[in-house]
Amino acid sequence: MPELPEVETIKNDLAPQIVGKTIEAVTFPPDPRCRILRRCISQQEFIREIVRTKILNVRRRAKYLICDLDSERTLVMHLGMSGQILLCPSRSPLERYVRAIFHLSGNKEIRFADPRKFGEIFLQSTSVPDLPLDLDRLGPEPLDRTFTAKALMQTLRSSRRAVKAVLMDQRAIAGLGNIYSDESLFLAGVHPARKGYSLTEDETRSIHRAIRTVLRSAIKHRGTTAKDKRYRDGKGQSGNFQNRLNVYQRRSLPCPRCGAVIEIMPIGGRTASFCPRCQK
DNA sequence: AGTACAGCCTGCCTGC
DNA sequence: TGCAGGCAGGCTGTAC
Repeated sequence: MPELPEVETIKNDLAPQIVGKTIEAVTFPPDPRCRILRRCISQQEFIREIVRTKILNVRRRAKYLICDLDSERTLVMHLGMSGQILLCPSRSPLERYVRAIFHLSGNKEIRFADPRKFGEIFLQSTSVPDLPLDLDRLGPEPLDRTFTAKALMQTLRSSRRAVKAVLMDQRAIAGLGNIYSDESLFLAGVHPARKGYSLTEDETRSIHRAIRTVLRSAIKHRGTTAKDKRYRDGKGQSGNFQNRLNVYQRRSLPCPRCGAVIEIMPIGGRTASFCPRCQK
């Protein structure tokens, strides 16, 4: 499941290949239950808006991949649970689960493949964000200067929720999902079920530091290709961070630090993995 | 207002 | 071997 480090890796791989290219056409393989454009726009309308625009820049915000175009619209993609972005030569054999194809100048195609259909593509006004639940509602980027220990402390202190649920809330911090919230809390030595308001200043500082350490390391190792083997970087390769996971998907295995058995528990509708001895 | 949870979706794993 | 059922979890909308 692509979180911040995976989307960052895809962005870095993709940008040099597609910046400056023109979107010559967009096609959607037939699918009666296609939901990839679910924000009140038809495929025809989408195509009309985007065809013959040029990709000026590729960015990431939280888990969103954003293409700035030379028009009034910005192209935004979210990979959901199982989305992949494939850069392919034109007319090469189509992979399974391709939901949208952007035909670029220079005989290249961006293919958006997504078996589970949680992914989404939409256009946003470049000048005025037009939808209520959009990118402007996201919390700070955890690797930005604006994300300080003090800011995190304020967020956590005012919350009655489990700290893991807060870390996964995109309005609190942008870009963390199940993998990196688990790994950050392990590194910080904090139990995922602890209530936000119960955390000490030192614990909050540890969490802040751990988030940044874990994310930087995951980007350096090109993201996590977990057990479902679905994530691929912008070159079609697996990531490497799965070899460095301490707790995520390591239920019943020994903690790499103390040897205790890794446990799981449901938190915020997700499965939290943690070491019962290292995380207090 | 803040929090919790169902729903969307399909491949894969487990147990019978 | 085959099938049913549960699990995985991104985000949104709704209910409390």
